[in-house]
Amino acid sequence: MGDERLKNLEEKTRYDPAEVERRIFAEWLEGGYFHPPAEGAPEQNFSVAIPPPNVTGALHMGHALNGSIQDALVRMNRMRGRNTLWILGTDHAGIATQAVVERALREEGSDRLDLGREAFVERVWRWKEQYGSQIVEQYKRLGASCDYERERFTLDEGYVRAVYRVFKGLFDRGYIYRDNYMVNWDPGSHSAISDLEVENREVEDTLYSIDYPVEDSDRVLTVATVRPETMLADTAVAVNPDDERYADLIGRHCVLPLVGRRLPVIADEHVDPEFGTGALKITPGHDPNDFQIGRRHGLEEIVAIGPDGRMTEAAGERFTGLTVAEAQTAVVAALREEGLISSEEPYIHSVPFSHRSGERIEPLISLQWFCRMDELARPAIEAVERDQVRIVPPQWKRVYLDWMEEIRPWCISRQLWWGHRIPVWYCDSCSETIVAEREPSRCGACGGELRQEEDVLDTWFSSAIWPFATLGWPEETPELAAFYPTSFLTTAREILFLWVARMIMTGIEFAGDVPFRDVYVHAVIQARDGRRMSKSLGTGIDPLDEIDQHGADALRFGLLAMSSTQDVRFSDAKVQQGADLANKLWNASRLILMNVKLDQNQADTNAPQGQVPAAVGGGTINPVTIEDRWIVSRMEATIASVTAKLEEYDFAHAAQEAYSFFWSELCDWYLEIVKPRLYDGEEKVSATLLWLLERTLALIHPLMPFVTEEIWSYHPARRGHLAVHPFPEADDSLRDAEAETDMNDSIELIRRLRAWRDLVDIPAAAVLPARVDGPDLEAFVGRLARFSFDADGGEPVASVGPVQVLATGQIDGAAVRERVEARLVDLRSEVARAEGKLDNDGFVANAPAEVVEEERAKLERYRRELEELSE
RNA sequence: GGGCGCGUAGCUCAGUGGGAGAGCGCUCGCUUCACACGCGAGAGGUCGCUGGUUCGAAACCAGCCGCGCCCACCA
Repeated sequence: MGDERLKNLEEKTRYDPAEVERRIFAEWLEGGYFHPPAEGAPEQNFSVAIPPPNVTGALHMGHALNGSIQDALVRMNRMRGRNTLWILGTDHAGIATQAVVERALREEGSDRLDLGREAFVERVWRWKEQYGSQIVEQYKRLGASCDYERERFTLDEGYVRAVYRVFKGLFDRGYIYRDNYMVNWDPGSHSAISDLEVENREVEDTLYSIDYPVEDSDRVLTVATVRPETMLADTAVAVNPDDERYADLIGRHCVLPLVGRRLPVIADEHVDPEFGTGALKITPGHDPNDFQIGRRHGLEEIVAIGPDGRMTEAAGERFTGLTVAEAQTAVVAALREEGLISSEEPYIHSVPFSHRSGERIEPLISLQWFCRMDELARPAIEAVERDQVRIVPPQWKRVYLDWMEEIRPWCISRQLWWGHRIPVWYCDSCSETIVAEREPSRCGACGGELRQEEDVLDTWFSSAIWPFATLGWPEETPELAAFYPTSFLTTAREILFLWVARMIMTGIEFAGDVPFRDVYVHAVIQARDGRRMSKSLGTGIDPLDEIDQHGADALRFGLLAMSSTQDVRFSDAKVQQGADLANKLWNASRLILMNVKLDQNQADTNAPQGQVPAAVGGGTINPVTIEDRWIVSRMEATIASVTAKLEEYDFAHAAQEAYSFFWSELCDWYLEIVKPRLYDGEEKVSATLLWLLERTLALIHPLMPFVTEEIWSYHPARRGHLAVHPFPEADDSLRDAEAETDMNDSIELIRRLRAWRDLVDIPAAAVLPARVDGPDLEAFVGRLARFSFDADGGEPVASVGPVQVLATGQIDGAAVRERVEARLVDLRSEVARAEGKLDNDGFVANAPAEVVEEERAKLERYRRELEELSE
């Protein structure tokens, strides 16, 4: 070790992540470790496609958790020597990005219509080059070992080709079609959106009851509505066919107030006779239910509300041009004047809102492109049923299947400019429609001019092909051959349908296989108070702030440790625990690295690259002392357990177990026990410590890559970066049950001795004379508990297990008696409990033999101690 | 309306048939030559409620109370 490095080690008593992280990350990039060759087969390789963040996005806590999970598995598999690719890129995010640029234009006093489509799109590209993809840099702060040389974008040239290929493929198979149909119109983004982008919220409205006079009669039909303005587009009144009250009216007509239109009274099962008066106004143009009823009965579809949210001419002269809200006020006023409103009541119901813009959805009939999903869904259902795609935790499998079985057509067109313009061309001369992957020059039928469809595709249409489009599909690239299907996907459950299900469908249909083997649905990290983390609520916690304050390793450890199958609140304590762990790793390593003494020949031996040296210099570990046998055994047990936890996506327990092995067993016990041997320059313990350090650093590296890499740079066995060092494999031959039992006994005794001292108020530094009754104890027992066991003479004043404490002036007799009394009370109650249990015939007869045996042994132990103390 | 999940120490969460756990916080004692972001010792819980199954229930079953999320076209 160079003098300067040694000096650094000696002087830095605190680990400083800020100083280390950027430097280490640059080293990894320079090493090219994250950029694998496109070689080998997907079964042997390991690959992950990152859920592409929006170009407009900034790293939020969901990304940070998702990234920590992926990086843990990616790093573990890379260390295992698998050819590992973590592909990243960004999503063009149609609505969100267009909105950002439109806002900028507004600030300049302009808008997209001023610019025109071409100039606007160019402007968005410029914005993207300048401000987009900052999130990619933020992933680097987290330490994410993505292949930054293979970054993709859903609108890059190759990707657009893939999207068009898929569109045409689906069109040719008859799945994609154009239809005049009711859609969710988002007045905020001036576009149709899909069912999945709609969220229902509880809203209090007024429920108006309106009397519709029956033609040639003095009767009225009273209908109820929360949207009286839609009456202007009513084309029928419906009643339940079995409703006797209205049986005679079916086939007759009402007269629509304010308008005068004749409305047929029709019978439809959908109407609930129990609700209100049992009569329902039908507005096929502006209500999804009424639309269905209208189509069943061949009703006229009147459009009284336009895409701009204003009343059309069809609403009648008095209302044309009013906004929906103004029209509602006007209609209610007019009806009141005519005395046709029979009641008004507050009414709480759920109303659809746009997930994108937050505005209330306006159901409208419009000409849109749809994709039929049922046939695509069938093999995707089977793949999950048969666990070709395994969803964990398993309850999400049912959720996925239920949704897929009820799947409905997907509205894929959006009235935006930013996105994949739909690859359809219309010929105005001969009304031919051409679907093509590349722009055709002229109409094939008549040679006329062609005009491309104005609409773009839903953003999720392009995301749906992410796992194979990013690998170069439809070209037969080496990447596709080496890395598809990918190994696993991790995601929040909110995009299970929006994204995951669609990837499975397109993967099977176009890439010939499922896109990933496992889907891990991770928890949602909530704000500290249990509310949803959101920018608008002001409840967001910025992962970059956390990294600045505590380091990326601390945040990663904290997020993994707080992750769970259920949603959890963000825990500052867990992040702090990670920061403390990083510091403890640094300091325990300092202790080892500054004090080890190595045989020069051993230290210089070249360990073979690509395999874990069983000890420094490639020798074997041959632990002899009880503490060495114990810690080595515990090390291997921990490696086996942590590895298994990571493989089954149980990150919280993996982190917890690695933490407690290192902190409690390695630091609190083993290091304290072997300090004298280490300071003495014993080579054997040096070798063992370096071996333990190497295995511990490698085991923790996938969770906390920076601090472990930094420490590794000081390790004498280092031949290259830890990021590509072999991941430890548990060696069962080093497990040692006897040593574990013996050490547990010693530890237990030390604890009891310390507790005894504390309770009888012995000064912390005092060494007490004692005698041991029975076989010799391990030497470290006396040292760690501060007892001297070789004392001659002196009267025993108390006994703790086999240790008889001898009288000295420091011991307060009264305190000892008090302590003994307290212990006697405990023991009597334990004995009573055990006796009660063993006296229960049912217990002895039915409980497993070893449980009964254990209980007998306990009773025996307690009775013996009780006797000793009572003497 | 249907589905999923949660209610365990002051806080955040583990535990899922055999004597209640972790981290943080709290109390007491330690400037012990890796670390005070540390070391040692403690206090603290009728495991939401009520019934049931069992020799034995925090865990399994039923009901109830409270909370959250997802799906669903009842005006």
